[in-house]
Amino acid sequence: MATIYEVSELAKVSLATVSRVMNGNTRVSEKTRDRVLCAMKELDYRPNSIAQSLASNRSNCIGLLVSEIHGPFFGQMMSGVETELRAAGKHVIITTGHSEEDKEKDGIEFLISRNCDAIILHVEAVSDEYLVELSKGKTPIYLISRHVGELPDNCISLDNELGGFIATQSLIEKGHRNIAYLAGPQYKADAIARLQGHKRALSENNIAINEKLIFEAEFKEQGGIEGLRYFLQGKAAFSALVCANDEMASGAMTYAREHNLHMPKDLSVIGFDNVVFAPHLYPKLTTVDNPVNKMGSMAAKLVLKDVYQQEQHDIQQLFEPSLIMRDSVAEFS
Amino acid sequence: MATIYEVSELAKVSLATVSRVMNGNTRVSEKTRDRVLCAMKELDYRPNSIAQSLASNRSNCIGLLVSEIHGPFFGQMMSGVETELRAAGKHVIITTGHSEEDKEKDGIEFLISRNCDAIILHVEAVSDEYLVELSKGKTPIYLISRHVGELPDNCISLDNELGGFIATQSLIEKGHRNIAYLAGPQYKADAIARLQGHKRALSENNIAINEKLIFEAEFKEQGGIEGLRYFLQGKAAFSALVCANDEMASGAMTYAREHNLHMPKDLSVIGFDNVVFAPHLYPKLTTVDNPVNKMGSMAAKLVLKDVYQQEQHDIQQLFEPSLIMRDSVAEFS
DNA sequence: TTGTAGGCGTTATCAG
DNA sequence: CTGATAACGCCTACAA
Repeated sequence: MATIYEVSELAKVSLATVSRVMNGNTRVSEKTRDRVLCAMKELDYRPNSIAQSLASNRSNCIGLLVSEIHGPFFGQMMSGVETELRAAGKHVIITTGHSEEDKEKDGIEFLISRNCDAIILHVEAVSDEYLVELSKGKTPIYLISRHVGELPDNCISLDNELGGFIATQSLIEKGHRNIAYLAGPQYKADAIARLQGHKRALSENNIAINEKLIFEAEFKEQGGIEGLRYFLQGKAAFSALVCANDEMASGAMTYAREHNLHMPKDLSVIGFDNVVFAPHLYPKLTTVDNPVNKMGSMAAKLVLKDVYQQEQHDIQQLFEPSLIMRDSVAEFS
Repeated sequence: MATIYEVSELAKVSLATVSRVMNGNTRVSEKTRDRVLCAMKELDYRPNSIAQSLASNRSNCIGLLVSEIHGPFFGQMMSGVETELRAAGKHVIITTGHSEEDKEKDGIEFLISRNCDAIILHVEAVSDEYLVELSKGKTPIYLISRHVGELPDNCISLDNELGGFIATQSLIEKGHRNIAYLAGPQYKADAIARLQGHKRALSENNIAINEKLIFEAEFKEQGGIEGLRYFLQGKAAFSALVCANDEMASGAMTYAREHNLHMPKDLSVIGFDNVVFAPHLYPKLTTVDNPVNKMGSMAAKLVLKDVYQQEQHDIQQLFEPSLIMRDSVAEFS
């Protein structure tokens, strides 16, 4: 593999000049530039990115921590980050945190030790304080789908309250008034906000909040099953069910079918996130789209702008969810 | 950030000695080692991985090329690779090929230019010849879910023929004899092998092959829809449908339902791959498990063994699929 | 067992 | 605009 030195010899210029034409920041005369370019071509020269990193104190790699590498939600997110960053010639190192505090911290350590120029995090278990502390370190951090008050410029988040509102509002517009709400764990910020949105929709439509129609469970299939079982055993009637995410919705739908509830005739169901399997469910799940892919690419743009000083327009830090209508919701009759 | 030099000063030894205790390959006396370790701890020393790479000509990073970063299938695969490699302190750079020749080559170039110590590929569009040529380069390559005759030691693959056989055989054992087969694109090796397995199952059970009950389509939902429409319009009767992958199965199931075919009563359906949404389908899809996660981790082990000379036992290059029974197949009556 | 010194391929800071 | 030359932080013969 040819080195910059060989190129300089062939082009009869100094090392420095070759470096200059590569980086293009300093002016080089037309002729010498051409000579250098020719020499590079002839030798099929490729810069050694590691040597560049060492000399420039830049690794050109960005760390990305997600809860799980598999899983539909994170797939979209990673995809957004990678596409954007690769186009800029940067590379992405992906690792996992499994939503557990120790593992998240461990993953962050790993990424920092790899000399990443910045790290993009989707962390759930770690505290705000920890993140604030972390942000004082040498490696810049960016957060996806989480808002930390002290780090307003480093967060990309979703308006979960609005999402919760939209879901319930859409049901009300279809004539439903007795709406059960299956909430996510109330120590997670997004789960809290979604529930608030639901309550706001009820209030704005003058529907009293019935605590018996609210149940908290895990963001998983099993949570959906437990939730619907709870509501069905209760004495409060309801014609629609809002689930705080699609996995819960999937579980609830399975349970509903096993109990001979026809959807959407007997029960309308709406989810949240619009993960890949949502359109595969039966009936196809109406849900609130969570633009994770865009949020991922936006986090990447933020890094490009802050860390690499690349011009970026249209930086957007708060995203809005939108309704995806499919077949799991019917007009109330 | 402390450097090796500062550590050496504090421990009153030379640079070389510090380097030795880090790498642990050369013998160092107990006392000096302790002194060095103490100094490292005191300074909170972290080796600069980039400098290590430059000096040792190792980047400690492995490139991974998949068709799509999102997508259930690849999620499992990436996850397998990452887990194994991270445990070994290596890092993974992931990029995409989108099943298009140009993009796959481009992605490979990208990875090589990043100085990866090895690259693990899941490529579909690129030719065997290209891969053989590529393997002669400086960067070792490993293939997942593909078998190239000339590179027997660098391939991790699935016995697709056996998978095809298992699927059809399981149906036959349930009493089905008129079995439609929805094949994948017959320029893809796995699609071809799966179909062969199907035919072998028929032969071994003395069932004549009816060409009217074989249809080729894309490995997607749409392919499933087209396939079932074709079979339904044909005059050949059938009680079961084998799909060459789960996405096709999903499409076929949607189409079946729209045409009032009750599953599994009127029609048994079986898929292939066991992707995440398979258990979410209605009815829950019976399918052939494709152990991509294990294959990913095995590819990583192969790299650890070949490239980093780490002892590895239980290297396995050919994997066997297995049947996952759920609710989409019924006894023929 | 330990130390010395040269080098890995670039970038960046000076002069010229 | 161009050329020396010193970093960058670590590894690894070679010597001692």
